[in-house]
This record gives sequence, structure tokens and C-alpha cells, in this order.
Amino acid sequence: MNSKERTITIADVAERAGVSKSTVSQYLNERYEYMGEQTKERVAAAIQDMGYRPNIVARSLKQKKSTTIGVIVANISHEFSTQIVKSIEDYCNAADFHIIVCNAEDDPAKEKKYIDMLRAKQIEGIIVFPTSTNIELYKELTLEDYPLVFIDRNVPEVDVSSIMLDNKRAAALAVEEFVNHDYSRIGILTNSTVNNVTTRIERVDGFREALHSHGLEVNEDYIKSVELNYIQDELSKMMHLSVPPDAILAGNDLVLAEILKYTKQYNLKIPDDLAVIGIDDVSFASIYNPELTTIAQPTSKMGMDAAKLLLNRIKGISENGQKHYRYEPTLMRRSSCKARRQIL
Amino acid sequence: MNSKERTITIADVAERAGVSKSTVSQYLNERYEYMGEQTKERVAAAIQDMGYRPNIVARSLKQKKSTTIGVIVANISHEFSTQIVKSIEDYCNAADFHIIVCNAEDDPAKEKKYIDMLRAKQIEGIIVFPTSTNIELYKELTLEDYPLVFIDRNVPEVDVSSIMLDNKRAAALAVEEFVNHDYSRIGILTNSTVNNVTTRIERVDGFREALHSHGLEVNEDYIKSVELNYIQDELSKMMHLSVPPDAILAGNDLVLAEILKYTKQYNLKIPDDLAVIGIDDVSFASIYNPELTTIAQPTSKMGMDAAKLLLNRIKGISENGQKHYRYEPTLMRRSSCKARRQIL
DNA sequence: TTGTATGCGTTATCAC
DNA sequence: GTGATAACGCATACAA
Repeated sequence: MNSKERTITIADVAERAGVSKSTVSQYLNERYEYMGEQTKERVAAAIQDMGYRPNIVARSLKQKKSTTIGVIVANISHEFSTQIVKSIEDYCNAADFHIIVCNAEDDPAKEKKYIDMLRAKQIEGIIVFPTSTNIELYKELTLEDYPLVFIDRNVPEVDVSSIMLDNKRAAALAVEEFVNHDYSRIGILTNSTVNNVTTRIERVDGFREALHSHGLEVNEDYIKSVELNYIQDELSKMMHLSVPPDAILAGNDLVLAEILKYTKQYNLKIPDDLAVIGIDDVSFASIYNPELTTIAQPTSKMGMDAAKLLLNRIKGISENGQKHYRYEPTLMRRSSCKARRQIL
Repeated sequence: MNSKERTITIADVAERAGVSKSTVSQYLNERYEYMGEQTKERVAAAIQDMGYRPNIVARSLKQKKSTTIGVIVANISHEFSTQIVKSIEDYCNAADFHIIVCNAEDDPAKEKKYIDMLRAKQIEGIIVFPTSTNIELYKELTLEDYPLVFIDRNVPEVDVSSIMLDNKRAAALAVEEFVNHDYSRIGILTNSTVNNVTTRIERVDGFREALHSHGLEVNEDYIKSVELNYIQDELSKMMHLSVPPDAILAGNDLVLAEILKYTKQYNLKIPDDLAVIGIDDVSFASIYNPELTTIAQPTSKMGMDAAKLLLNRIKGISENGQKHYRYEPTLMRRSSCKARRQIL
């Protein structure tokens, strides 16, 4: 019943059942086609009796399959990352795949180390929030036809399928919402990782374009990308400009938090003193005072689709040509961007 | 340089370097002691040239070690879980271990499935937020001396090391804070999972005891454990009592969010109409209006320690007798529990 | 110091 | 229908 002494193998089961290893293996793999009914029963009984548990590592070695994929997140502290991981996990669980989660902390070296380890472990594919620095590594993987999917960000130099938000549209949605509520001095704050993250760039580009298309001037003083720790400083500078912004777009959840810390500390009223919209629909958006208008990403779908894309690729199911999937952001209209007239 | 054709093995490297497989293996395992300097170089060169990458699966099979542990979280939606996972990951990464994250969603069946799969994969140990229903399974694992660590919750029936918050103390801290600010009609809301979760029970017990020790009466109408979806209903009932509570303790982050939704919807002022303290120091605590007083868990330390405990156990380093570690909660005094006099 | 032989637990390919 | 046997890639005694 319990195998405290020695790990019991297929051979043990075979002996006990009075059949050969092959037969047991057949049974385990449900190839009962040409198997005698009583043999089947005997094997089943032996397995039961001895408490046999297959060794997947041995199987992996033989089959060169680990039924495991890796997920390398750029920064696990983003709510967005967690949500993505959760939905990838859901999908994989249903497909009897496991996931190994790695937190690269936006560090290309760490990312590389993880990728190497994952490959050494015969992990069958990787979903990664890529840092843009490991281009050569990605190229190598692509050359070797290693299943890879980018999520949240992209690396244009490499030909890898990607799952991304339509970032320009996200910025445009926010700008439009600001404009519709009569804000005109609109700024954007994003955190610049050292790496050349496409997502941030697209959001800023989309922001500029949206301003243009609404006939607004782009004020460079209102556009800043700095590390998280400096967000408050930059915002402070903006607010002390002779003409400060009256609305600000937060590039992601963490930036939003920094902005809110600032407004709180200096007692700025949202949206009266400063309207705010954040990209990423943070968990506290609807319970915050005031409720926070945000741009939501379809995280659940994005995670699922990334997993599906990767698993299909692994299983050799052809992906139909297209490579770069874009997801539609959704404006969650709440109260941090409201017409001031209503309020005053 | 690239091995598109065939996976290249130690044998290939050996041949290329003109040495034997053993020598290469020695090299890989850094046992250079009795190895000629030039042999070393030749091997290194061959590895480099051929782009050899060790196959950890094969190594695992041979050594019966996977350098991987599993982490089964009860519910990945709790910020607490994410933080714990993050710190486990940190520790393991430093120790060159990998983690496989599984989300049991408080479902014992799912938990069991995961445990089985992890064991089949020769995962060397598991850190789990246990559902209290799989007692037999835990007992079995214990019997087989399988490395296991419980975190956040405990299962008294089983003899497994555990890492837990001092939950009674957490509740007591909250009650004390309420009392110190002249609240006396104090309630507690926790979510009851179907399973018999020790954590919730301890928090409620601690709550009662603290009330007693402050000479306060325990009003059962103020103590409710229900599923998350019903938290608002229960709170509503409480607030419509002829004598409603004036302070409420939230059993965890998700419950807190429900409470805040309610107070927001019905325009209750915190802390004037209702003082609130939450167990778990949520990310938005210090940016919320008002700032939220919380009881923080030392998540980072707890995660680290859980990982350390498990890894030591795996490495055969004796743990010194003690089994159940309790961690001290910290009161994060902010503004959702303040003397009303000050405010009025 | 280096080479040889063998086993880890499973699956696959054939025979029988 | 079932069984022997050779891989899978690596590590490890032990021999040389």
C-alpha cells in the first residue's frame, strides 16, 4: 500500500501481474485494443495493490515531452501579470499542462538565465513578457523553432507571435474621455524601464496622436517616462508648471498608485484639481474615492489565448498565418474623470 | 552553433573533445580536481562549439532530483498569495530551484489532482495553502516522508511544519485599536470557505477573546462568516440592526474590498459611520480615502521561511524539532480607525 | 586522470 | 494479444 522503501516501477507491477513491462505500459497508455480482459484486470489490480505511480520524468526523457511550459513575467508585482498568469494556469490545467512561473524583474540577465534553465528542463514552450534586450536569444530560439509567445510587449526585430493590447487605442480612449469632459491640458506619466519596452512607447505615441486628432497641442512638459520612484517628483514638477496639466493618464497600475499617493499627500481633489485615468483596471478602482476611471485590458482572454497559441504550436496544430494579435481596451467610465462643471 | 537537426548529447561533446563521456560529465559537475588543464579546455571548447545544453530531465531521472518544488495556493486572487509566491520564488531562484505554481481555488479535488501530478513529476517537495479536506492525502505524504510545508493555514490532524500568522494576535491587535479609539460595538466579517479553514477560525476566536479581555460583550449578530458574495448582504443586515456595529474587522483583503464597496454604495463615512480595519495590508491601503488601517503579515519573510524550511528538508538539513512557526502581525495605523471625537 | 559498464523508469519496435 | 529489447541522456562505480 505504501512504498516507503523503494520506488516501485512498471517492472514491479508487471511481475506482480504476471505480465511483461510492455503490457503494463500499454495499459497505462490506454491502448487496450488488443489486450485480454483479464490481463487488463490483473494489471489494474496490481497497480492498485502496489500503489504504483508513473514516473513522468522517465516518460519525459523517453518521449522528449514534459507537458510543462514556462511563463516568464517581467514583473510579478503588476496586477496585470498576476491576472495573466492566472488565466494561463487555468487553460493549461484544463489541458493537463503545468506551468513554471518565473519572475524576471525586468532584468534581461535573469530572463536569460530562466530561459536557459527552462530549456534545459525540456520545457516545451515559453510565454514571456519580453525585455527588449535579449534579441539575439529570441532569434536563436526562433531559429531552433522553439515554441515562444510574447505577451503584453513585443520585440519587432524578432518573428514571434504576440498577444498585446491595442495600446494606441488605449491611450486614445483615455484622451477622448478627458476631452469629452473638457480637459485640455492633458499629461501622461509612464515608467520607463531601462529596456525599450514597446508597450510604453505605443502608449505614449498613441497619446500624442490622440491629442493631435483632437486638435490639441502636445506639451512635452506633460509627457514623462521615468522610473517608478521618480513618478511623484515628475508629477510634482508638472503641477508646479506655470500652467499645470488638468488631467493625467497613468501608464499602468503602479504609476497610477504613485499618482494617487501624490494627490493624496498634497490634497489635490480628483477630478477637480486633476482628472486621472489609469491603464489597467486595478482591483480597487471601483471602491476608491472617487471611483477610478480606467482602461481595462481583457486579461483573462489574453492569457487564455496566449496559452492556447503556445499549446497549439507545441502540439503542431498550425496557427493560421497571423502572428500579432491585438486586443481591444475597454473604457471603464467611473468618476476620476468627470466634467468639472457638474462638480463645482 | 545551432542544433536544429538533432539534440546533441554528452556523447557528442566527448567525441568532439576526444575524451570520454565521464570526463565531460565530470567537467559539467565541476569536479575538475583530477582533470588535465588542457582536457578541461578541450571539453569547454567542444561544449561551446556544439552549443551543448545539458538535459536536466535525464539528470533528474538518474539522480531522482528535479530541483523543482510545487506551490499550491488556495486562491491566487488574494494579494497575500501573490506576495507569498513572489518571495518563495525569490528564495528558490537564489537556490537554483524552480517552482511550479498551482491554483487550487479552494477545491480539494483540484488540490489532490495537483499533488498527484507534482509527485508524478518527481517534484521534490510542496508548499501548500491546505484545504482541510485532504487530510488522508496529507497523512499519506507524511508517512512517505514527502517534504511538505503548510503555509497560511494548518491542518491539526497532520504532523506537518507550518508557517502561519499569529491570527489570534492579529484579531486582538485590531480589537485593541478599535477599543483605544472608543469603538465598542465591534464586528467581524470573514469569508467562510466550505472547508474548515483554521485561519478564519483562529481570527474569529481571537476576536472573541480580545473582546472579552477588554470587557466587551460578544454580540453574535456582529460575527459572520459567509461566502464572499454574501458579505455585503451580511453587512447590510448588521447595519440595519437596531443597534448596528460602529466598527468592523475584515478577515482578509477580499472581504475588506466587499466592505468598502458597501460603505461606498450607501455613503457610509469611514470611520465616522463605521470604523474599519482589514487583515492583510492591501496595496491600496495608504492611498485610499481615508487611508486604511490594516494588520500586516510579514509575507516576504513568511514566504522565504517556507521555502527555506522546505529546501532544507529536501537537502536533508535537520530542522530543529519545532514544527509550527507563528509570525507576528503588525498594526499599520492609518485613518480608517480614528477617534471620532477628533473628526467630529 | 580517463574510460567502461551499468542503471534510472519509461516507451517504442518489433518479434512471437 | 503479449513479450523481449533497445533506446532516451546522464551519472557513477570501478577499472585501467
